[in-house]
Amino acid sequence: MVKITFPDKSVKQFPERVTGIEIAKSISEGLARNVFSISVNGEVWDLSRPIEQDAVIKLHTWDDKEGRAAMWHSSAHLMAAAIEELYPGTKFGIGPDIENGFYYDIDLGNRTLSPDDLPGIEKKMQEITGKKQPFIRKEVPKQEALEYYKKKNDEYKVELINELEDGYITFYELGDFVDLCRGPHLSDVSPIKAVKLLSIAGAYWRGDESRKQMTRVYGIAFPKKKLLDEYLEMLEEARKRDHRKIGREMELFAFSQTVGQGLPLWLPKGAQLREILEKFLKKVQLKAGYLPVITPHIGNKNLYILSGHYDKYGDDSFRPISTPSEGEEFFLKPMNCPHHCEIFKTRQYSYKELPVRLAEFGTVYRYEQSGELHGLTRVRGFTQDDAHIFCRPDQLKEEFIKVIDIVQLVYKALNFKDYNAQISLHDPDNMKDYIGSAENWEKAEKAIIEATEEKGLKTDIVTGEAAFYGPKLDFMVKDVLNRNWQLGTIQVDYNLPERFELEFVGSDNQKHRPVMIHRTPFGSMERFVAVLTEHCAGKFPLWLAPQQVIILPISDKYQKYAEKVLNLLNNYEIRTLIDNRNEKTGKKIRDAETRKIPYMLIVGEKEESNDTVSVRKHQEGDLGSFSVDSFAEKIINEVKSLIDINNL
RNA sequence: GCCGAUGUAGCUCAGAGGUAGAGCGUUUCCUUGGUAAGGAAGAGGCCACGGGUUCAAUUCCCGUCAUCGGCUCCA
Repeated sequence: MVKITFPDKSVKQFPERVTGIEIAKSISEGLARNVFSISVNGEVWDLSRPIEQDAVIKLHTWDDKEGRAAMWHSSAHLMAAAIEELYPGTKFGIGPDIENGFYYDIDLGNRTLSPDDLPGIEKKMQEITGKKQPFIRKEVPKQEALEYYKKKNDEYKVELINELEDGYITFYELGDFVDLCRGPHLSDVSPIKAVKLLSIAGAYWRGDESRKQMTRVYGIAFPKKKLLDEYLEMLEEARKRDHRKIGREMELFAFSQTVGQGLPLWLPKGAQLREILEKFLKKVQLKAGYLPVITPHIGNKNLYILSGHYDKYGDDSFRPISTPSEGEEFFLKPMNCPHHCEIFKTRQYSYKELPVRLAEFGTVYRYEQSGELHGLTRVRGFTQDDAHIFCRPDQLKEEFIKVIDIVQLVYKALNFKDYNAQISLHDPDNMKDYIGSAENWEKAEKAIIEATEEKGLKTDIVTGEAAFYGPKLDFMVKDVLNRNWQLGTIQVDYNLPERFELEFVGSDNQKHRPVMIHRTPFGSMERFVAVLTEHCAGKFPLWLAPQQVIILPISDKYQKYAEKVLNLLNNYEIRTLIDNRNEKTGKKIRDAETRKIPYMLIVGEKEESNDTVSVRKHQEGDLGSFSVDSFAEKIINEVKSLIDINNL
């Protein structure tokens, strides 16, 4: 007998070599039908694998990450089986489950796959699921596995097997389709009730640009048709919130082929929105002791040779600009820090004066590969809400905490609740890739980790992801399509102070080297506005809405009165427009609703004679009659309740 | 940059080897209206750009550019 401990700590006895599915059945048949995998002492297993010793277990259903992973991983095999049947001779790379579904990288030889082929593959997959074929786990000696794939001419699998250490390789069989795989899998394919193949893309073998590009097929699967329908609806909703679409509809920004790709043009309404955000952050930063500075858009090549960026990125940046007679070379600035270092150097600082926090909304230009450009989230010219903090090493942690405070305040004001802080640390085995001493790195990383702990941030720690000059903390936010975007970032830099020979005078009257922190709470105005737009689906909070109020006269007889109301609201600095088109009120309301304008003021005979406005709120409807002053007061109070700039 | 797809009016999209269409928007006129679409008429297109095949190309083929989905990259 073996002792099986359940998640609720209860313990039951089972015969030796009991399997997950048998345990599930002992609880109920219904559970057994819905369980997809099992954790045995923390390791995820197939349901059919015998448990030989006492174990702590957890059964995974669709509601668990591990359950979904088993379903999707099995679906990837199922898809591969279908593809092999339809396109014999296809070679297979890897086919894992991912956050939302699965993919398989395949090599079809000379054949190409088009989206029109996907329904055929889906159909074949359904045929196979109808047969209720089981997944059979097999252990095969490495040599035998190699021979199998060599005979199949599948160099990808051969490469994978060669890298495995184990003498025995696990395989899974699904009908005639055999695949190298660690597992775990569903017991059989029947729980895969609904499948949708979503897209085809190219992907380099093993993510290496220099190697062969394979065809990657993405898909997703569900245990119920209804869940698939819901998922497809969610994708549709996400498309509606896409900032590129909303940006065009709401006239926030545009691109012009004539100006150049990846170079956003901020339209009046978008510029309005961005300016409010900038003013807001400037105010916060002023209170937090930042000193605004302004630097030019270009810098001499020598500046970047000094900073080290020329060496590292010179070949991948925009070509230099040169002066006609002297032949001096300038670069568009790809970051603001070298300029700020030079500002720091204009005078001498005492240790008592640190930290010095230089802030600038600096526009920078970076050459991004054409395939990388994406709406406002990935562009070639953008404005960072940048600042560089020059501090003493002993101030590092405290400064980190202060920056985190600002970031949290900003995100809270904009209603971002779901973000993650990613701490990127150096890889201690590859010290040669980094600048600075191991001791400094460890100190800085400790300061970051402690700061995040004190602020109670949700964090992911990734080793080896640090920049070459220092560890960093990135704030990651997901867009509507579940793509992760880095917004704010806080980075420690030991490199630039060294290269620029920055110094301050210590209490010992000796020169010391400051530490530098790069930080931007928004990241870039472009990316932030993009993510914010998707976050609120274009329904910006009242204080940010480019257009806060629209006045809708019932007919042009009330045009004069509408103008009077407009002037009164303008005095309160409430952003107001009049819709004086020759249209019926219903039409004007409908249009104002689709334009997502927070408040509509309907004015006609009644309002004119009483000196009032009829207020209608976006998506909520009629709020009744207000005097213009009391309406203005309502708006001002509402903005204050959302964000009180004077009280930050 | 790489793989694949796409490119027709301001926007969303239909179309076909014989010189182009809808809805929304826009303009003008009629209508002067009360909480999500009043009516009529008009304007608007080098069918992304450059080559080729053809009597004829916006349509077929090739190339370029841009956009989209990924991959790689991201100071």
